[in-house]
Amino acid sequence: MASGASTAQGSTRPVVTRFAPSPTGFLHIGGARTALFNWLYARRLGGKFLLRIEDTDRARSTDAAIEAILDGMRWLGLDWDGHEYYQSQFWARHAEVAHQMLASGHAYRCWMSPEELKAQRELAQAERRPFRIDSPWRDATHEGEGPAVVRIKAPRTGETVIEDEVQGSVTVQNAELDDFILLRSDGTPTYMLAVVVDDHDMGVTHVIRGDDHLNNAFRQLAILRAMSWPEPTYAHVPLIHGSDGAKLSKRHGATGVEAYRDELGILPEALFNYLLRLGWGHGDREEFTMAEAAEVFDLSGVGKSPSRFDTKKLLNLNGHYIREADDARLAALAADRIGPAADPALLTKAMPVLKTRARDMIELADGAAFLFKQRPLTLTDAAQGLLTDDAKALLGRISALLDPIEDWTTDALEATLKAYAEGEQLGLGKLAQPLRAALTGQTTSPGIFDVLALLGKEESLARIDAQSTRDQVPAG
RNA sequence: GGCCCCUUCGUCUAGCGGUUAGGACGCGGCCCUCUCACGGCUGAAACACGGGUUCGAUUCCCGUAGGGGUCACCA
Repeated sequence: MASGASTAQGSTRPVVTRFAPSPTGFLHIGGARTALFNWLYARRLGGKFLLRIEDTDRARSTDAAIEAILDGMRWLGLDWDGHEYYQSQFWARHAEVAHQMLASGHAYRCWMSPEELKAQRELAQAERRPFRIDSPWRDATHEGEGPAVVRIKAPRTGETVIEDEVQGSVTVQNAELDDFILLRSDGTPTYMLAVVVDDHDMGVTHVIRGDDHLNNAFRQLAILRAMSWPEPTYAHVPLIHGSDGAKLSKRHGATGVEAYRDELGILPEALFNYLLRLGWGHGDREEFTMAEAAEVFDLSGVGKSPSRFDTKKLLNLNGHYIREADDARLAALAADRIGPAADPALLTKAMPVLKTRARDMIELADGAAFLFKQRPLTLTDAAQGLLTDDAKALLGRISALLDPIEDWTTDALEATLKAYAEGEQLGLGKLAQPLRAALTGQTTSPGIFDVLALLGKEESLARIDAQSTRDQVPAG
């Protein structure tokens, strides 16, 4: 084979990668990882990472989808070089290439009707042999009637080999390939043509994309060779599967990365790290910042088998990053979820004791909610259950005990309450739990002394008194 | 079904002829402890199967089984 399987690149050619999503939905998890790998590869080699919106299918492309994709990428920190490209802007160029192929005998016009195609397909099925387009126009010398599609005149003998950076050497018999369509009957280009022309024109050197495109690569190579264009290096990354082992799709829950952000409360650095490690390994190392990943990422570390998406692990990672995140940043994020009642300053102050208790921003916001509750608090059933008559009486005594305290700090409160518990021969739990119920309306919260300190003296005593029997006359 | 690809704990992975098969998530236990978490320690848990090659296979080759992808005037 002439140019052969080898996709040898001049090592001096600067690396150019690209992410080419079709704007028919959101930025899916799989797409995000593909973008991530392309981004990483370009950054690692000091190359360029381009973004091209594949809006060839006008009917299914929407502006909202484009915005969602750009938004998702920005959120993940995947910045692209230059402006984004829109495939639909290059239609004239695509058609030009198709006509060049027509002129050079690498393509032909085909007037086959849908009925003829259908008949061929059914015949093949009836004879139980694989279906492959066999157009009578491939070698025709006359013109047909009406609008025609332009088909590639694909090689029918020999084989094509791709040296894939991830999949290794992959061979396909050319007889397996069909004369696919380059230009539709309305003159618009198909994806197969457009992607090759655009990648070439944009100078793309490395095509890193989902495994589902591996078969397409052979067809695209046919165009490349017909045009005598340089062949890019291919890297087909295994797909991400849902927990059931099938290709990830809408039915697996969250659809786009923005859903992970908005509905699951995931931090971008957590999703970044999770996606990075899904299908790629670097020894035993689990944690990478974007900068670190951009230094060590390599295609050889990408596995060949599909991996399953595991929300539990994502959540665990997210919790880890929440604990590492800046308090003011988390406070702002939590405040957005809590609403107008939230006080960012107080949240920031509370964050150190809040963030060890949350794996996502929803849990974080929930955990902080007690700070901003209005009196009288609504107690959960479990909290209400803690407030027995004895407990209420105890709360009354605690209120009296705390009332004179001027130094309303965690340490001072702890010293006072522990001394009291000891004096009363009470376990700290006997005292802390009713207090927690009165102060937060819940049975779980940060440490009780922190809760008191955070709430402040006035609010704390008011909440305690609301649940105590201090001022009530005992019955009888 | 044709073609292509894949196969190490439940999951993500390390391993690139000789290891007590390592790490992480999840799960169990213990410690810490005012609740819930965090944290620390610890336990159970894998080389799909069958043939080769080799002194020796998780590792190399070939089958089998299982899984995935793809077969449009979609991208």
